[in-house]
Amino acid sequence: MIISSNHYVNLEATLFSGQCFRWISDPPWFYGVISNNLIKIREHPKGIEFFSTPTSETLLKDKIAEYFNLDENLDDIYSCINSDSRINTSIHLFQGMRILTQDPWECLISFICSSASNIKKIRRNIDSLTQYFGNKLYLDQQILNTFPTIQNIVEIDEDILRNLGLGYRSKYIKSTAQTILNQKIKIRTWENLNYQEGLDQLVYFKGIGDKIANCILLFSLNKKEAFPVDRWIEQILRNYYLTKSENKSLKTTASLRLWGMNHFGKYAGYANHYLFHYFRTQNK
DNA sequence: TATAGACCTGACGCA
DNA sequence: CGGACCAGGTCTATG
Repeated sequence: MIISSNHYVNLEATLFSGQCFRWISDPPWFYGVISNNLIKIREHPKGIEFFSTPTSETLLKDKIAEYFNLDENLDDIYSCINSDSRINTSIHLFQGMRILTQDPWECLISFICSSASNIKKIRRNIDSLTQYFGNKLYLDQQILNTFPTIQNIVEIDEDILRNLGLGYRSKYIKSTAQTILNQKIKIRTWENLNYQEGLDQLVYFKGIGDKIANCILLFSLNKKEAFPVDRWIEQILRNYYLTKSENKSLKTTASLRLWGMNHFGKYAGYANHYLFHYFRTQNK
C-alpha cells in the first residue's frame, strides 16, 4: 500500500540516525516492527510504500502515517530551524529525515539501554531482549520479534537481563517496569501531557535523567521542542554556539538543554537531531 | 548546589 | 594480544 506524503521521506536517514534501534536495511526495502506487526517499507515517488503482517495494510495505514509523522510539514520546520550554516548543511545532506512517533514503552526501555553505550551495542541489547521474550514475526526472509511487554519484564529476574548483556541498566529496566505496574501508571495517557509534565513523569523513574527523558519526549511523545543533550550535542553547542561566558556558566545537562530550547524554538528537537546526525556522520 | 566515582560490557586505537 | 580507555548517562556519596 502507498501512503502519500507532502515531502520526500528519507528512510535511510530517518531509521538509522539513532532515534530507533531495530530496523533492518535490505535496499530498497526496510524491515521493522510497529504495533506488533512486521512492516516492510520503501520510498515511493508519492511518499512511502509498505506491506504488513499479520494486520492488513488497510488497518495499519494510519498507524504507519503517524509513526513517520507524514502529515508534519517539513518545509515549515526547516524554515523555523534553518538559522545557521551547520543546520543548513545538515538539512541539505539529510533532506527528508523525520522525527518518528514510536511506542513510548519501547522507546523508554531502548533509551535506558542507551546510557554510556553505543548504537551497535544498543541494537544488540534490544535485539536480545526481543529474542528472549518476543513472538516471532515472518515476512520474506526476515524474522523479527515483538517487543516485550511491561508484564514480561516484571516477571523475570534481573539476572536474566544481565545475562542478556544489559549490564547495570538491568536494574533500571526492572524497577521502571515494576513502578509502572505497581502504581498503575497509564503510559497511554502520556501523550496528553505537556512537555514539562512529561519530563517530570519520566525523570521520576530510576535510570532516566534529563537526556534520556528528552529522547523519549522527542521520539515517542511528539514533543518537538525537546532537546536531548548528550556528549555530541554538548560539544557542538560549546564549540559552535555558546559564548565564552555561556560556556562557563552553563554546566549541567539541563541548563544546556534550556539554552537549546530557547535558541532553536518550538522545533528545537529537529534542529538537535539534524545537528547530531550531521556531526556523527562527519567523524566517520 | 556542585563534583567525583561507580556502574556493565565490548569495540577500538594503540604500545 | 591484553589492558586502559571510552561510549548517545545516571545515581550516590561526599564536601
